[in-house]
Amino acid sequence: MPKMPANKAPTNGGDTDEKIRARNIREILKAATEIFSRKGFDGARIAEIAEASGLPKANVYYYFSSKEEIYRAVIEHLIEGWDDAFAHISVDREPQDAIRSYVAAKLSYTRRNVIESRLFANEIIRGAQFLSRKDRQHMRTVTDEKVKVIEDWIAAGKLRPVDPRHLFIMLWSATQFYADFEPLACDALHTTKLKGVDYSHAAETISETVLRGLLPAGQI
Amino acid sequence: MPKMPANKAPTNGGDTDEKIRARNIREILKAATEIFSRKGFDGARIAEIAEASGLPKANVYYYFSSKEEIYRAVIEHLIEGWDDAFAHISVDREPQDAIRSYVAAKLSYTRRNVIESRLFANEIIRGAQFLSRKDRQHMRTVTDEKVKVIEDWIAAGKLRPVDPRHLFIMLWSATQFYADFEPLACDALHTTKLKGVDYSHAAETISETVLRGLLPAGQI
DNA sequence: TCAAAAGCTGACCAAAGTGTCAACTTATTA
DNA sequence: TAATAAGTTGACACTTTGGTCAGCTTTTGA
Repeated sequence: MPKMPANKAPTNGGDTDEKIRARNIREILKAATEIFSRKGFDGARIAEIAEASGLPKANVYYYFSSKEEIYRAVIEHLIEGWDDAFAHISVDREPQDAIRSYVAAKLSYTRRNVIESRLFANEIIRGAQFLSRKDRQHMRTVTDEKVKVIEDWIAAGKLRPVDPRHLFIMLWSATQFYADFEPLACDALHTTKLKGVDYSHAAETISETVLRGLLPAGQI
Repeated sequence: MPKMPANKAPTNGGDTDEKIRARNIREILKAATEIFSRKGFDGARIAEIAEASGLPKANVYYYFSSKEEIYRAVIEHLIEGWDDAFAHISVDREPQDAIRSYVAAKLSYTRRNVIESRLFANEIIRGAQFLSRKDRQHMRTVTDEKVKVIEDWIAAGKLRPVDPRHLFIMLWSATQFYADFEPLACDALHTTKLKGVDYSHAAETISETVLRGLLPAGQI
């Protein structure tokens, strides 16, 4: 019963061996992400995931032994984008540029990954039960690191005093909002679908408002 | 088959008639809110709602004809708090006080109604399918009204130019965050449970940052 | 007091969903 | 090319769950 061997291709160096397995798993996870995001863990039906990935249900069970295993695998991918936007927050940059870049990057990521973003939000709302201890630790570490950067900026007089953690929550929640709460955002903005312009305005409003509040007087 | 008559007590003026019905319905909705909030629409089991409300399942079905009907009834209550915090935003107040009060009120409401807040978020993420047209229209109207207030303030020179709609999104998302994404917020704030202090700091950070960015130079 | 209305409930279904399996086909390797 | 491993799948077993119902008890009103 050769299920999910962790090793790569057995003997030859090619990818013919792994090709089928890799492609099917990829296809299953892609479909699963979409469906979990739309319906949540309980709402998602394996039959639907199977259909969406073009495989019969029994074949899905050939690669994953349970619904939970699929969900875990999907969730694991979600943290990957966490660091990217945060990378813009670094001591050697001017806070002004850094925060603008951060907001822009986060919004852009959010926009390009609406499905994942929503699934992530869903998972957190449900209590983050399937987020591994390691992943949560990682997020905490990265946040702590960036909190230090803000504190340094404040100490250097480049930023007015502010609680860095609540500041991050402000930025994170505002950028996250547009993807997760799209229907509400659309209602508020009098549109039927969020467009590039909306995201631009969002980025501008968020970074300008926050920056004008944080930079020493007359710096913007 | 006397199910859910809309009329009140039949003949006598007392409340003995309605007491049983009213109490049971209240108990069912209370339990349902809790469970829908934790598990989502699909994840919630009627048997569990029944147990949590201390009634046998069949009795729940005596009052509600389907799971969807219970969900709808629960969702209906959710909009009620929408206006309350917004009421603080009125032209005849100084923007400074108004926005501070708004943020404080919203956070306080959020804190006191974590379950409902989370359920509301869940519903929106899922596409707001069960939010009635009327409710959405109502939210839009209220928002529009408050957008006008902000615009008036800007025109009067009491506020720097800002897109009022994105501003509201900023405020709304930031305040909402603490309840909906509690696990994440806890991680970020290095605590295991959000306390009153955390909400105070949140309120202060949000309103001060935003206000310093929005008020004309030197007004704060 | 008594009939009708309201409320209650155990037992039961039909539908849907997760997960299994034995038999089959395709790919790999020596 | 033959034996073995990997991949495929229809059919099925088993469980859960939304929802029903017939008959019961309690409340109400005259």
